[in-house]
Amino acid sequence: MFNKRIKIKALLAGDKVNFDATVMGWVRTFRNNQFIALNDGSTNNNLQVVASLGEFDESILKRLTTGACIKVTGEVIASLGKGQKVELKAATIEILGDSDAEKFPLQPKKHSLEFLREIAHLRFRTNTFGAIFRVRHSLAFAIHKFFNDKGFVYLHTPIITASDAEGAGEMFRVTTLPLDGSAPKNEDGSISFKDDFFGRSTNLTVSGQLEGELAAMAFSDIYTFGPTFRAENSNTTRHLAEFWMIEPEVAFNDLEDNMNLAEEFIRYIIKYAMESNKEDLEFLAQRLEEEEKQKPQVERTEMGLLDKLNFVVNNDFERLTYTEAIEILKESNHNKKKKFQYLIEGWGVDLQSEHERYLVEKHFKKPVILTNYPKDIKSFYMRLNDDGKTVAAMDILAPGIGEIVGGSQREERFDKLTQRMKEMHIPEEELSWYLDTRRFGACPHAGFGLGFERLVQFVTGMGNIRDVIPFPRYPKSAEF
RNA sequence: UCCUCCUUAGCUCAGUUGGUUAGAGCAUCUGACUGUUAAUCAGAGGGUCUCCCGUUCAAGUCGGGAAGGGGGAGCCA
Repeated sequence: MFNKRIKIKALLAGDKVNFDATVMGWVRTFRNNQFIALNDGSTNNNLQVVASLGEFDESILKRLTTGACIKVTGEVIASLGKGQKVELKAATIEILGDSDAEKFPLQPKKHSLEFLREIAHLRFRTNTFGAIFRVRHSLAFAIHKFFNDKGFVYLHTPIITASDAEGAGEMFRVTTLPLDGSAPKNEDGSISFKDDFFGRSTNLTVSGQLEGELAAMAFSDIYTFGPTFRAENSNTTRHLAEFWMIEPEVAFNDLEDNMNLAEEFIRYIIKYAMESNKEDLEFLAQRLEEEEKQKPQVERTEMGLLDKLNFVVNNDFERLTYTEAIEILKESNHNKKKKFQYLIEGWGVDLQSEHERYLVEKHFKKPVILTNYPKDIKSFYMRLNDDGKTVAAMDILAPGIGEIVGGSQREERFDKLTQRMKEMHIPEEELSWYLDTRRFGACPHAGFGLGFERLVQFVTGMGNIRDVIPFPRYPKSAEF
């Protein structure tokens, strides 16, 4: 019987009226003792259910509280009021689940994002979070569709890993050893992992890239899309301890191919979401616009959310080298007037957030791809350029978010790679399996990592990354 | 981890130079009204002023500490 229900999205989309239908959902508001705004999560829009005066017992009407779950059967008719095309004239109303209005935390009023974060288990039932997580879903689906259509193999890389050589960040330890101090010790007093579950020290993965490279040396084109973990004590609006990352790895690609792929990819999934979640994005755009109005004029962004997304879909990203970026920053009035907290003086230092923001938001006013960074500030696996000073790396910087993609052409030359590993004190034995790709049939290849939540932030316009993942994990927070 | 701001009703916030019974809007409850769009109108209930210590005749208000939260920075995706 539950299968007979029609989803509110389908009901509102159809032009048909004067037919019987059954809907189920959660009450958002009950106005005038007569009008129920009902939402079932299929769309941001509510269905107006009309419980005509005198036709329902007081005992039922009293239970139509915000948050209650109900089943309604009735006739779909052209709305007698303004504000919606159709409405459902209720014949029967069944309460599936009561919601005590005095205790239910969500009220028919505006709530702060901070408050909703404290009740993350209920925030799906708000307009804002409904829209965010429908968009998140569409983006995830579009990612698979994009790569599938291009013939990529979706590779499941391990979540538990023994490799700690990648150096992407602090790791969460995985162990079954007792924590009460009774764990077996080595002669030097350090903990012996010989009797641990895996017989060695293991962690949660920080990246699937190295394993991804192994598969790319067989399938040519692969991608990963899964959770990754960083135990960094980061307390910012763009870091999580558990986040999802997309990592394509492609054989026979150089840095330029890599940039082309990343750009095409980002455009494709944004476009997909704009087509599939028009109403959600319009709602989020309006929400953002109202939020912007609260800010002082100087802090407001020039473009609305939809304009920004359209702009990204229709315009090429700006591409320049690290060296060119340093020149622009050094010669900028901002630098000369000493408005940067960290002044740009010479070549070789890593860019600070303020510099990236200046390039993206002030100078170019569009997404920027920076390439060929100094080797000393980048990872060991990035391909050394002919100048001997820089590597074939690329970072994509997005307005308002900063770094959204980090990628590179990989060092496929065995000697050069092991040389870099020596310089950075990475023991060869630990990555012997990785080096086999360079020993047997090595080929030029490239790939990148894209932080999924940062992308969702960019598309939804949400300022805090904790609001674009259902149950965020960050320092001192793992509730729900 | 560092810098900075904040913590008063269910939520969002006022609260004067320290002063006696701590306020508003929304929400909730009760009633009225009935084609409403976060309905409207009237009334009611609702407080360990985050916690601990101190200064003072007297602390929501001043000082110290702790916890939690926001924003920024670093690390990065």
